[in-house]
Amino acid sequence: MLASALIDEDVDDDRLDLVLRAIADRTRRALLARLVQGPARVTDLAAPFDMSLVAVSKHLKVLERARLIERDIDGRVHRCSFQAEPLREVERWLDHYRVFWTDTLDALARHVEDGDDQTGNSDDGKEQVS
Amino acid sequence: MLASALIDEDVDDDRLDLVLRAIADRTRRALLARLVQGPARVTDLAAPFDMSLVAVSKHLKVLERARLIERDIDGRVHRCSFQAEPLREVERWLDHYRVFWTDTLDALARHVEDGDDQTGNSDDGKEQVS
DNA sequence: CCTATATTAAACTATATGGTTAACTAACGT
DNA sequence: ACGTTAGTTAACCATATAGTTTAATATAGG
Repeated sequence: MLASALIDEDVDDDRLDLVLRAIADRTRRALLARLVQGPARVTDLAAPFDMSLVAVSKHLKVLERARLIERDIDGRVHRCSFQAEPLREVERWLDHYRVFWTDTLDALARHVEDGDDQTGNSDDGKEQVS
Repeated sequence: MLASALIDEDVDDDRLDLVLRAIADRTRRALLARLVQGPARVTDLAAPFDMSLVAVSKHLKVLERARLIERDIDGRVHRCSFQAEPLREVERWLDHYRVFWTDTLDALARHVEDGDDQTGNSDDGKEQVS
């Protein structure tokens, strides 16, 4: 087991940049929404959109670089399938903030005191509760 | 109570674009990480970064437009505070995908069959399980 | 072999992004 | 009143993004 797995080395900014930028576009989010229902060919994925096939192809490449889709090439057909794994990185990032809307004020205060801290700037005495 | 609250009207793409693009930059994520520890002035927020105050000021404006921070102007000092609310929209979006890494395969199959469906393209018989 | 199909590659355009420096505005301390 | 501090605005630059149209590539099917 790697040290990084034990240390919870927070998040990988490079990956997070890739994934967040990938999902920060509504066309690509729509593509993912379609793909969770099952793999599809590029042409079929492009069909519902009011843009060229080439444009969609590029969006797919962005998703692919972020590893949000995988491509299975079969002859001339590229079959794309959804890969959820990179979203776990987003989830992990959100973990640091979820406490601000799920927990009680009490838990929040505990959280802030806990050195659950990404910056090393541990405590300057100004906790924020609201 | 509004209808939209009952219908789970999925997600607001405009807001999601704003928020996701805001957090898709590591500098802005670092700013948020700093701000969860408590409000801070623009100058202090900028200090740790190897870039001009102006650059940080612009990043803060992006975060502000996404409503991830609020600004309390007191004289010439702008005090910024973290606002978690917009991240709930991201959380809500992730809800559609979380099932792919948290649940059992069984639950996943149920999910796909459920018409928990963003596209209206309900079922073409090709479910994806891995 | 020929032609249609599936997809990417290339070249281009327009706009957005992330950064800079310089100038400006406003408020503070003395 | 004066200089300093806090912050934004303006103008600019380089690169990235999202789209286009026109080729190019490769496979499939008569």
